[in-house]
Amino acid sequence: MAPPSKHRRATVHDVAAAAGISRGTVSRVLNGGYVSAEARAAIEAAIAEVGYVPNTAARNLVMRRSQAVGFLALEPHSLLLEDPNIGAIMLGANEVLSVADHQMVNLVVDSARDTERVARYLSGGFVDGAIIVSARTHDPITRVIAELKLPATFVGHPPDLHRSIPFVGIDNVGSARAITERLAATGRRHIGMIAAALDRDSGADRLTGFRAALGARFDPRLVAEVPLYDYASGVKGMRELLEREPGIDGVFAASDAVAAGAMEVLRDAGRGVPSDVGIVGFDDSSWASRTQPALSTVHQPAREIGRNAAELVLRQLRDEGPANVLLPTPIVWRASA
Amino acid sequence: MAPPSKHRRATVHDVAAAAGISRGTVSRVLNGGYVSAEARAAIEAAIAEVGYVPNTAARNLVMRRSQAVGFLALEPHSLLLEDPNIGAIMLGANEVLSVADHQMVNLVVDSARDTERVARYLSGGFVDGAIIVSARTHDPITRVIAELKLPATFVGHPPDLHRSIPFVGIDNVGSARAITERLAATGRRHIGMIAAALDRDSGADRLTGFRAALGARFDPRLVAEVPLYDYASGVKGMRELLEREPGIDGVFAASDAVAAGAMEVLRDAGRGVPSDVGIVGFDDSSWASRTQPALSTVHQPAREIGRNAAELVLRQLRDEGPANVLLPTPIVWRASA
DNA sequence: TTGTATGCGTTATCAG
DNA sequence: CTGATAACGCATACAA
Repeated sequence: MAPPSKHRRATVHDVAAAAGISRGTVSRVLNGGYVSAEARAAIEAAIAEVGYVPNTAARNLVMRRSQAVGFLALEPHSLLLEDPNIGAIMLGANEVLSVADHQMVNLVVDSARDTERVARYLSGGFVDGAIIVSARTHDPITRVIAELKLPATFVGHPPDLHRSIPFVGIDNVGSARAITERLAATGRRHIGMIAAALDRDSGADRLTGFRAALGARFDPRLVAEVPLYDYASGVKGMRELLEREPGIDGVFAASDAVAAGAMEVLRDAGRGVPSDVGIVGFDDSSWASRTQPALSTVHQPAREIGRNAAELVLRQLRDEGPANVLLPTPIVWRASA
Repeated sequence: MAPPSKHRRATVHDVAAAAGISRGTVSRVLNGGYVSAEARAAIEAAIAEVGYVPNTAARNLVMRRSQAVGFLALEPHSLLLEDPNIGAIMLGANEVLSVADHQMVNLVVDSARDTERVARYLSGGFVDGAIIVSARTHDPITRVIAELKLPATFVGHPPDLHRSIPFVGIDNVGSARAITERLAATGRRHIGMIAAALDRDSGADRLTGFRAALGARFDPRLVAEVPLYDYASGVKGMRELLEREPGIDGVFAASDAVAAGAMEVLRDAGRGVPSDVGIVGFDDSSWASRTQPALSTVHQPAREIGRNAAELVLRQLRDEGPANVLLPTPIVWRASA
């Protein structure tokens, strides 16, 4: 009996041969099954001898499940790098998937080529389910997942097109409204907003909430639209606001990073925070405690969101009916307003 | 001919049946092969009809390659969330893997349970290779990879134990020495260092370079040791330094994030930067341009590192001999020193 | 308890 | 050009 050729990994077949026992029995000791002590001993020795390591991929083919779920963030990459939220969501999801003995595989989609390849990967049987953050309704990946009926969960706003896929998120409208009202209650007269990512539901919703809070006092001239939830956008937006209304004394930034950028501009302009202008953010990310003064903001329970998202795909894997979940977002009042 | 049962996905077999042609021919139209126009048309119609989507996992089993490579960062998670470098490395790696039509799968290892599961995943045939950032020599995952002879690349310092695995990195010693010398050249008398992550090669090497630059003027009292490359550590380290030597007028922070934390402390303490104390960092991350004044630092070509790491595993996949690569790290002199 | 045979969904080989 | 048939590495129902 010739040894396995140089670059071939040992298989069940090999250990069976080495132990002088059938493959079926080998499989039985690997998983749980009735097998005599002697047979078990012989096989375990053989396993060590030939250096056997099971091929999970082959096992999955017959088992028809991969014990893996994909995690993908459909964001511009700059944000993927900067946003601490998505990292926390990821970790939260991994936590629950891990105890359920599922492998979380993180897929980055950063180009059209990526999109196509990831779609293939998702439909190729490598994952049992998927968690998608920041889905856009017309995203090809979202479409593929829906068509495949792959168990999935959206985090963020529910894309209207795919009612069948549950989501976990927060009430962006309500939260934005609440913190804006809180800001207004400090007696500010000219409250503006740096509205980011209006092409995304979260961004649009936050603006909606802001507008609702101000009611008749809402002044469209006082909202600066910026593309991303990041620091640079905050700088840009605050400059714009200051130029349009030098008397501005309150601002709601669409994210903490945006707020941090805005505060930088205010400091350069010699405005005191919160003495001259009160500012509030959104996310309660690490940015919030890093600013000077510390930022008042909306707490976004990122880790919990991740956990719930994972839980939701596991439910579907167990054929339990999925249910959407909306997590609470307490206001964290610090010193910036 | 009964339709495939409710929750079974259509297979090659099904489309063959639907088209009234053999499976072999179906496979040929899927991949490239000689097949008549009529047969092709019939099969394509059948594919659409039954909603066939290829099972890549099954294909990989017979092909003996997964067209996927794992990417794992063995970092404390706080860092994974904060360090923009690793994100950039990831994106760089994905770039080259993507054009090579390989799927990059990001694995997070965040607990002992994760470690074991990821090791199984890696050895289970799900990936053809792996990129490991911040490997520690005694990490179980590193060991598994070495034993499996899985084509891999380390990014960072080469773990001495596994000479067979190539690495891509930068010259931490040289870079640290260079920027410290540059700082000293501005006439500073009492130069300290906030040394982070000394348990990692990069951290230890930066301290070595710092020491080398100062030579006889090196004063061990002026190095504050902190655990991580993050903002909070910078705060802690700078406080320590200020207490030990109020006359300190220069500091080399082990990373930009650390430098940012340190600058915060200096500002609170009423010290001018760079008038009273000059400060330099490491990484040239987004932190560097965000500080006030902008940070002088060592540019770390994160994206290039990622690209090279990917290239290195692809080389091994093609059976080309691997070669380590050390990337240049230009000094970027801004306003903080 | 153990061995045998069959199937998971593809690709590949080799006659027709 | 096309159709059987044999792998790929593993699990499992069934028979022994």
